[in-house]
Amino acid sequence: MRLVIARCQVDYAGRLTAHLPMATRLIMVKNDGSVLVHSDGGSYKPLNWMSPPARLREGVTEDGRVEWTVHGKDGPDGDTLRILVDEVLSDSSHDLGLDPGLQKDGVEKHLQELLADHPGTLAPGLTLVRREYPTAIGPVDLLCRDDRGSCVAVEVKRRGDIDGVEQLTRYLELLNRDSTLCLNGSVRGIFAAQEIRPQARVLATD
Amino acid sequence: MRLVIARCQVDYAGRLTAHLPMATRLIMVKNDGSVLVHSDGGSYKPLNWMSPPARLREGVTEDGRVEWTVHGKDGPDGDTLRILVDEVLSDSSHDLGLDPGLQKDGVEKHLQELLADHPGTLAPGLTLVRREYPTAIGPVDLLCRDDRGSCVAVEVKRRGDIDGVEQLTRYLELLNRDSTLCLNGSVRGIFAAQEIRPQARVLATD
DNA sequence: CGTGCCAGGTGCCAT
DNA sequence: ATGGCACTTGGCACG
Repeated sequence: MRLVIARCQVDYAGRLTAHLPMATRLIMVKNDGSVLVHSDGGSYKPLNWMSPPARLREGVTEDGRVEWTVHGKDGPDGDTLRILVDEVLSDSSHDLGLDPGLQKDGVEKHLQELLADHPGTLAPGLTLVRREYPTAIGPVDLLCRDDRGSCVAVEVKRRGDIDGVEQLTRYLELLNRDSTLCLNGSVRGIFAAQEIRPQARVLATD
Repeated sequence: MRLVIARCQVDYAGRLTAHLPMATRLIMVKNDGSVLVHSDGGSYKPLNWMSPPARLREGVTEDGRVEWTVHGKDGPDGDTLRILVDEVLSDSSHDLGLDPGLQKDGVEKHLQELLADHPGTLAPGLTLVRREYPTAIGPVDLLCRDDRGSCVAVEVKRRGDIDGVEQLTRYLELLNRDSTLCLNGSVRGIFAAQEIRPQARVLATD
């Protein structure tokens, strides 16, 4: 990994065009060729960047100024990052080696497993039929059966949003066309989330 | 901005928990206290991070090892990043100053403006009623009227995807309940995108 | 300030 | 490869 602190001006041309006026910034060049331009604030997103695979070429403009050109996977025809380097304040390289990678826990999958083990917490008498029940338009998170034998589709979300309700609605529509599932009345839906936005709740009671 | 290259192990606890085994990485500490942990690959997203405002405290564990603790906006009760620093290979600070900021061009808004100026390109005889027409469930990108006086709702997307079609369907359903808009027949919908995915096309012809 | 929605989204896993 | 979908999504604009 190469770290460069430099006064620079950056221009990106690709799916959109973006321009950064001359200022002092950090330019990070990773081993896979990807380039990140960071300022001293904002969030984790760089001001400008080039995703891997990418290739950096150090050149000089007609009037003798240092210019770095970064091309994306499509080469010179695709996305291009043009960095006009006015003054280099620091330039260092470091061998980091491969990263063993990240281990996550507590995302939706985990929540889904928890609910799969205890479907009764969603509604009394609910039992699990199958997790990730496959349909033509994607898997239903949990397919259950209530105490009267009716099918219940459960959509699990960490954040309950409008599109989550729609996802569930989409499944319900499809499942209700499947006569083998509607034996004991129509398929109901349960929207399970850690946090449900009010708008989503409104739509859900439709 | 402070840049540290170090062998470290990172643990995040917040909305989820995440663990990074011991390895050599870049730790970027920005002026606003935010911390980014980068490996030498992947894309612009850090392996772990803490969003601003944040505060870093350099401490020592019981058994004498160096441990950095980063707390988020909620202080010690909120998100926490724990960095166990095994060996510092490089540690430098740089004054970058304020960044003048990014100028973008060519995203959806631009596309929407273009279509708003030339609604006729969507369908012959189409005229614009209003851009960002407000409804209870969000603004319709473009509300138009065709040559027969019927209302036409237009949803503009850079990439035509399933949820875009659903967004439009949602609007159409709502608009068709509004009798003042259905004077000359029901409200039609047009899905305008630079690129339309086949699945979305299938759903759209429903 | 919440709420909705876009993003050069990125990443993960399925067919 | 392509599609569907979550994400510590982040970020912005508007009511």
